[in-house]
Amino acid sequence: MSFALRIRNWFRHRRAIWPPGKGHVQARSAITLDAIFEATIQVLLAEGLNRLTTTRAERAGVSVGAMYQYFPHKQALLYALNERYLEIVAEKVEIACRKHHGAPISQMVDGLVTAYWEAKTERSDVTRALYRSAVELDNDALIEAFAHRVDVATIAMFESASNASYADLPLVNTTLLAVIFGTVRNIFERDLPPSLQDNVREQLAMMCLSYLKAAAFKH
Amino acid sequence: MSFALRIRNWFRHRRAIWPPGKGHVQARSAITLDAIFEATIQVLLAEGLNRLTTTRAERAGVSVGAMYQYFPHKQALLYALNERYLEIVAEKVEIACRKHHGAPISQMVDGLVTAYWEAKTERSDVTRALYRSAVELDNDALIEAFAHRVDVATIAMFESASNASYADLPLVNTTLLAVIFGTVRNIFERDLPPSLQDNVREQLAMMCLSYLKAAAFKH
DNA sequence: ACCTGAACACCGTTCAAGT
DNA sequence: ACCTGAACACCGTTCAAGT
Repeated sequence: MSFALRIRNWFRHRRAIWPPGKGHVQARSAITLDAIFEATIQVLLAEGLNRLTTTRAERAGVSVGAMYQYFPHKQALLYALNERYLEIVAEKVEIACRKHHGAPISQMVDGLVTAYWEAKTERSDVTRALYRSAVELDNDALIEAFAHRVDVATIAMFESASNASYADLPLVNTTLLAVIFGTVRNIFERDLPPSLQDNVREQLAMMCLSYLKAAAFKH
Repeated sequence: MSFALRIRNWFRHRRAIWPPGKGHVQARSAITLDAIFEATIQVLLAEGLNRLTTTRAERAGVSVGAMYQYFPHKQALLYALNERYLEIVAEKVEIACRKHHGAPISQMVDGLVTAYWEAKTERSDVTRALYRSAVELDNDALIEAFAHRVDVATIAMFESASNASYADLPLVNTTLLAVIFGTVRNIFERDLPPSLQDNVREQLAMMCLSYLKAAAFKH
């Protein structure tokens, strides 16, 4: 059974034992959950992944027992944190894709790279911390789900392009996303000086565009 | 003080206390070191990063004390393992770069992508395990050293191109490497089906080439 | 000059008791 | 329906003793 599924079952199990309450009790659990996420990010940023401990969580105001009421183990917490974060990034990319529907491919590529880049750069400390917090088991499933969601959005966008079409759009699109996701991660990992980062980002957009032009049947 | 430097000092400190011996005694330490690396990779592949424990190392025939004679802490072991691995990859890329000296850029790009890809794919289980074992502190320095070494090799290669030259080769080259390194990692992370992997690899080479063509002053 | 493994501090996880 | 924190098992690291 997959990791994501095991966690989902664990939640279901908990709800079966304690069916959801109402009003302030319900609110309390949401508050605790937010507090856990908040404390986790704080510790992650200030101390790093291997100093993310129960002791430090307690110092940050979250008791051990409370944590284990929401997550079956530490990995599940990190998994949920990544899921939450990727959700936000995916949504921003989807919005950008919808915005450029029917546009020429040059605008699409630019919009896509910009949206993804900005979603990652907005809180670059969090982005870097989460890149490093990669869950051991089933991290693949998380990445896969994210990649698929973005894939659907960008395919729909490129299909609507006013000035190009493709013999094998799925392949072209998969390549394009692998390149964008991968390159952005690489830049974060290398911690290049900001001005160079911007230049590389610009070159990346140019590179994607020249690829899309080379691979297209032009209209 | 950087992590790499601290480790180097630690080694120096040890040698000061026990200056290097000769013959079979010297050989013994080399054998132990290899045994440690071997055991580490075995456990990493079989059990994963967070089950890489001293207990399991002992079961694999390496005593705790022996490990701490060679590495000041667990992170240092993983650091050394990554360093060793990147050393091999860098050398393969350098060889490929020398081989395509003076060739047309299409052959250069193809040779570069192929060399890097094959170096990573040769033991894809090890590659994936090491991607995940990223050291907390100073992993950047490791990646940076590797990137710089490859950078020097590829710049030298592209400068010798028979059919193109560039206004800003350092930027073009940095972009190209970020794209290749990043995309390959992304493909490993996503664990795409092998046939699709090959297709993406092919598209990647094509993409790099179309970028280099677009960015060049042609001869 | 190097290896062994018991000892210790700390971390992940559980669970009885509380509200 | 949710929270607390002491208790326990296990892991990273040290160090006295061995060869």
